[in-house]
Amino acid sequence: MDYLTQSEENYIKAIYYLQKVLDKPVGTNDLASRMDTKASSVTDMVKRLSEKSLIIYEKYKGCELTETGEGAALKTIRKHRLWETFLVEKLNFGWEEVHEIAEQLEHIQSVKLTNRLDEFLDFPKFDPHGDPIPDQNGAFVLREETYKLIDLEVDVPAIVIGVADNSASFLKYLDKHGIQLGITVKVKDRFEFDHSTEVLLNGKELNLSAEASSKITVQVK
Amino acid sequence: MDYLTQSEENYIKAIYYLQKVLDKPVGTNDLASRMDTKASSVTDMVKRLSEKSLIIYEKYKGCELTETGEGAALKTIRKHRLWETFLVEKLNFGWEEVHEIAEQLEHIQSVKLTNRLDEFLDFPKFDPHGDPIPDQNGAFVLREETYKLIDLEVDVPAIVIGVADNSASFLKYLDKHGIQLGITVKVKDRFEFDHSTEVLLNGKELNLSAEASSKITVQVK
DNA sequence: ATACTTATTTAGTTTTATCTAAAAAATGTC
DNA sequence: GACATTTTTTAGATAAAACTAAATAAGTAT
Ligand SMILES: [Mn+2]
Ligand SMILES: [Mn+2]
Ligand SMILES: [Mn+2]
Ligand SMILES: [Mn+2]
Repeated sequence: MDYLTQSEENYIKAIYYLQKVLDKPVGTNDLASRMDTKASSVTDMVKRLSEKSLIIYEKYKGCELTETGEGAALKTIRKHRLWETFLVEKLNFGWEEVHEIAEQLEHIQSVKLTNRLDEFLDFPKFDPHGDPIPDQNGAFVLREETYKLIDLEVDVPAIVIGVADNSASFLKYLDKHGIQLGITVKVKDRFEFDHSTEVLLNGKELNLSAEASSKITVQVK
Repeated sequence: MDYLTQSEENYIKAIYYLQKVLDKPVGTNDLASRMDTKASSVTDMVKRLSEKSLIIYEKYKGCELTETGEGAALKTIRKHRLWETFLVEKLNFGWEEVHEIAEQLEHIQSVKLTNRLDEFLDFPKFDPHGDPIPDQNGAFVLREETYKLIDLEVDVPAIVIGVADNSASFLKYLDKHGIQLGITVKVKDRFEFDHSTEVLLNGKELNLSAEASSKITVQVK
């Protein structure tokens, strides 16, 4: 398998993501909107990726990753999340700053560098946003008993273990309200009319919009 | 000043290097051989760089960096050398392995990352090959009383402070013979017929070819 | 089944960065 | 100063990655 361009790596990552969100072959328009590009550009690229056996693509039917393609996706995701961890753990960046920078660092090729970085960070299992970091073989931890905060039962204590949105605006919003990975939350009440949730955290009550509570992942203790 | 492509950054670095080696405007062929590309490609690129006011270029007369261009070169060199230092100091790479990887890392854009890395490494003044690391403003240490080992007077003790060739083959050769930055060397004898040098280091005598001794920088104590 | 709408592909351009081959300018030699 | 050699530029092509506009296929509704 030869070298992938940055653009190819980005497409592969997007297909990997959409594949598990949509749970069916990834359409050209899905990819176009995810990649913030035009459908015609996507068609060009999927032909190339298919040529390289990274995806199975059939005209008008969308595409899905091959084994090779999935391996490539996991390699890039591994690098992305290791770099994010490095930036937060070693260089004291905030979790809202690192995604952008990691979008560039994830394309550095050296496998030895990736593995040394992994070791330097003590083989972290999760990145600063709670997402699992694949190991050298692409294996990663799958968590059990997880819910979105919006679905958590009332009065059941749970721990915040992840965020489903890595945008700086959302993460800064969480910072402002003292929500970070590892804290314990309990739903006190839920309001019918706007689907907002009253949660208890750090002894304080806080009202979270449906928008926010649907993007916070928790695990029941 | 807008964003530079990786290719543009690489050309600017090459021009910076050649400018001080040649000490006159950099010719198209000089650049072509340094960049391992064709003269016609260079002509295209220097037109673009000139358009962006990074260099002064006149047809048939070669080019030289503007203030802006020199600033860009120093920014890239700073990143390159900081990353090399990181790889050696923190990830235990050998000095012969890091140049290649840094060739990629030097193109990561975040200024904040560069400065945080600098801080994380404790503001190093030199990289693993003894080359000075420019600070945020492009300023760097200039050393005095330095010679190439091939020019060092007999029986004058000196310290190895740099290498003029970053190739893995040369650096591995130095490793093999116990030559590293910081060690003390003394020239015992010099042979007319092949210009080789007999040096004393770590109590042992060693014969170095003209090739090798011309690539080792030393400073008289 | 026909017609409308949406999704996708095709065709034709653009930009960057490269190449080869040929032309033109600069330089060196007698 | 004319001729030969070297250096550099121009012209024309190619490949990757984008775009716009137009054509075609698929899906949906009546
Ligand atoms: Mn990220
Ligand atoms: Mn992440
Ligand atoms: Mn280097
Ligand atoms: Mn170096």
